[in-house]
Amino acid sequence: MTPTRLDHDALSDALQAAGLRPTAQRLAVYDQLAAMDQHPTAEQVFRAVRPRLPRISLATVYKALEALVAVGAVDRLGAESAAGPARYDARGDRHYHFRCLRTGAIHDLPVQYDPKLIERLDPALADDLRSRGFQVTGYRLELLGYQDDGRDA
Amino acid sequence: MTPTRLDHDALSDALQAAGLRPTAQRLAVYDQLAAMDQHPTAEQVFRAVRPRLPRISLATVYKALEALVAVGAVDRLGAESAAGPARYDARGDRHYHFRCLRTGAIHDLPVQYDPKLIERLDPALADDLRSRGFQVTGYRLELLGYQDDGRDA
DNA sequence: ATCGATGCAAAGCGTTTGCAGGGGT
DNA sequence: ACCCCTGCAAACGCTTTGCATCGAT
Repeated sequence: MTPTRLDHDALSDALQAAGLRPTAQRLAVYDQLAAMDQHPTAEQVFRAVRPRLPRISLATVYKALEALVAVGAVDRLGAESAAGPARYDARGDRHYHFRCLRTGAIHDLPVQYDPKLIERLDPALADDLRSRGFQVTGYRLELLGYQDDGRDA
Repeated sequence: MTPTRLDHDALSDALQAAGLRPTAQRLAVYDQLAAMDQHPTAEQVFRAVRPRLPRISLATVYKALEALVAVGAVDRLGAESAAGPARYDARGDRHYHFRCLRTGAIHDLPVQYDPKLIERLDPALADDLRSRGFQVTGYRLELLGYQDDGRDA
């Protein structure tokens, strides 16, 4: 389940290819995110990188995450329950998630990603949508439910 | 694709069964939501019910939607892109969504819902998760992409 | 008479933005 | 020298909350 993690060179290249600079903050935010097993919130990433970069600000973490999302190194998972923060995923390979409706915590599922799942659901769907002006770029599948108390929140 | 819509009696019963009163505001919010073909934001519902209930407040719409979600008459679809409002769905039968990553608009997909999709993906998954302390209550499948400009936003 | 629901205003929270200063190329 | 990025603080948008009043039982 550990996703393919980009090393600094690969990530730097990806950032530069998008006209963005591979700053220490961006690399550190990515490293930290990739090292955390849960999918953390921006705040959690902020607290986790602070020891390495004591002067980093929360706003910079947000901006760094935005840059990483822009180059496709990170996925942003919007909050489901209201008033909850978004979660971030240093995605390597694509995968599915389980989402706890109480805490908002997100876990990876130990199931292989199926690139043809939509096609399998309905072979005509993508074409159908395209002809109606919708461009499909991907899909997201989440299990919803609750996890026992006491664990990671 | 038109979902089974609850009439006032059924909705009133559902609310009362949960210890909630079937107020005019709640019924109107539900009716309005069910009558809208897109999945609107709370603000959009608010503006749409105003003609019928000129004195209703946005806070009451939020509270009404919360009550409707609590009794299972409405689904709340969290914002995907940041800084966007949540959308609400007067769900009848379960279905899948297409989500526009630019505008946040959500459309129903003309595909039948598959209750056994997860089981089909991996028959052992649900049991596996259960044994690890995760209780699965459902799943959500969304196509992601972009819709041409000019339409409903 | 009770008890929940409403409507208003204000607070709350996560996130973004404006801007002066700093650092890499 | 340039331009992007940072960090701070303030603003922002969406949602919730506190509270007095209202309305239905």
